[in-house]
Amino acid sequence: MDSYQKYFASMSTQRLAKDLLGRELQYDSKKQGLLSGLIVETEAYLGVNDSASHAYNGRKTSYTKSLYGNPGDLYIYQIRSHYCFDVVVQKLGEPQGILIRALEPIVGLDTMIRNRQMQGVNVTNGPGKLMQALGIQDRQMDGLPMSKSPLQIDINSKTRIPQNIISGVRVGINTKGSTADRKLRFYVARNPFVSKIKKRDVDAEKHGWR
DNA sequence: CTCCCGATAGGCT
DNA sequence: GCCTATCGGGAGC
Repeated sequence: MDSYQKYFASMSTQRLAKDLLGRELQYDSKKQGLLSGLIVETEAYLGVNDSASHAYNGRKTSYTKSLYGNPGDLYIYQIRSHYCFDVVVQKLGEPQGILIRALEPIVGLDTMIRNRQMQGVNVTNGPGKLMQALGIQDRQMDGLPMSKSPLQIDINSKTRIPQNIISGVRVGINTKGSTADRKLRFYVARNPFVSKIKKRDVDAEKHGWR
């Protein structure tokens, strides 16, 4: 069992989703060099009993099978024409995951701007946007354990500590489901790179970090 | 700044 | 055909 498996099985999915805020997501692609950013927004998906989950009711197909892998595996999928990614969490057979929804760029901002053809917060303030910013536009890494993947999260240290964490209803899910109104979205309060937040909620000085 | 809507790819039944 | 955990532009405030 590698250190990612340990970490992503060490607490509940909700707690992990909060614990990832302020950690650094790094993508070491050979082509573009190192790209990285702070995780500022996540969502928890609670598996077979969660009507918003791709694994709802135990749904398991060749497309969603990575959700059933080991903690720390990558689940990369497409929605419309956009790619998104989850980290698989909890123990073997529990198809739960955490969607990484937004980043605050740290390393390689020029490359991300070029990949996105956009500037400012629009470079990484959404799950599809951050994947495009990183230059990931296929499912090649789907199912890879993070330990063997060029896409990794620094689980040994937190680069920044959120001043305050807001929880809310998840974005874009079927509102009729039984779990639709659960507050499983978590983000760094006042950070400008959080998706769909109002400008007046942004802290221009500290970006919501301690 | 907010709300609304059309475009878009791929897998499932 | 249907569904989906999105995005960006444009109208209207």
